[in-house]
Amino acid sequence: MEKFIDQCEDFPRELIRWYSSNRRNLPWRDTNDPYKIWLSEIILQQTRVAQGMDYYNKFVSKYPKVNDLAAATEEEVLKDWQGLGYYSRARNLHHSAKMIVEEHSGEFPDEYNSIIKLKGVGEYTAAAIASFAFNQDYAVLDGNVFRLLSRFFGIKTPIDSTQGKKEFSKLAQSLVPKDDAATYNQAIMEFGALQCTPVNPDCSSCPLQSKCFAYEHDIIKDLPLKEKKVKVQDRFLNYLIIQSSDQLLLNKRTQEGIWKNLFDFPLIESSSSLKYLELEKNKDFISIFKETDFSLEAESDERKHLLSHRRLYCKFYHFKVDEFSTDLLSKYRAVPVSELPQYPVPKLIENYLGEETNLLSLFK
DNA sequence: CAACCGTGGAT
DNA sequence: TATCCAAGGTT
Repeated sequence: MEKFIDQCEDFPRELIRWYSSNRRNLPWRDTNDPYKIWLSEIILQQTRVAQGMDYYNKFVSKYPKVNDLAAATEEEVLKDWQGLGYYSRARNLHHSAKMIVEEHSGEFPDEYNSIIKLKGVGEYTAAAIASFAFNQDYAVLDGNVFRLLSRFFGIKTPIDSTQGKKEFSKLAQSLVPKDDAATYNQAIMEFGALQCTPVNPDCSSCPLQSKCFAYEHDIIKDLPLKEKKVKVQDRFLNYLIIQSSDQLLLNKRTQEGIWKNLFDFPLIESSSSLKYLELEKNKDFISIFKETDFSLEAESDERKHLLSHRRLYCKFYHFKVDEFSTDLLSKYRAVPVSELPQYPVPKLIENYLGEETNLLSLFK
């Protein structure tokens, strides 16, 4: 790190100075409660402040203490998390709340090495909690910090490589001012979020401009470097909404993977977009309706739903049956339409159910 | 350790 | 419309 010494000199102080006059007032900055800081950090993982704000307020008000969260059911917590995505965060949050109650007597762990043992808490989040709540000297290394360090010091090691993690981590830690990690960590992240943004950073007003390597060499837009890029796969989902009188069948997604422990409908996945006449020949379709008279009531257009790593093409089919077979009831849960809103569902399902015209056939 | 895990805003 | 990617973590 010797080659950076000249640049390092005023770096932390400059950031803290900038922070003192440019910081946003965010609710999780008004507290030293490690529980609330933890909540905010989990919510904000890979999530913008604007998107997470309402969820943070809801969780703090509904679950003011860690015991309240631990006392809830996972299903309730998932329902509260609905729409925020990355649902393992909610499952881990709930799991860790119970850990804290059972293994720490409800007292939030106050040391980095204990904090990082919580499920869903990795190096970044442990450093954030340890520094914000307990002012311990751990450097946070998130996307903002990677970007700022990469540009300011001109580091071209890919930030998503093992080497990059080591290199940036060492540099980040060397920059943390002793006894002021809390303020400094907030400052460097806020600077990345507001000033040194991924696209169109405001270099013209940047207090670090004169010492910024990337600005000097006009490579701001090239840094930070990443080596991996996600390939997006297409998936084709055919949802069967099967109704008997005022009830329909829900599927709890208990398997590992996307939307685990959320609910959706009986699902037939296909390798391409299917017409109904093709769907009808599908082995799983036949298996679902064997020995059951059914009638197709309605069919949606194909709807596209985008995930970070998938393009989903979804169709919904409404069916009516006289009664659910015991076979169906062993695989699915019969739920009165009126009770649908209490089940946690993926955004895709929430969107569909939210369009009332899609529900008309359920009441015919 | 590469792949997986959501959603929404910006460009 | 397509792509990027945001206060990452787990397997």
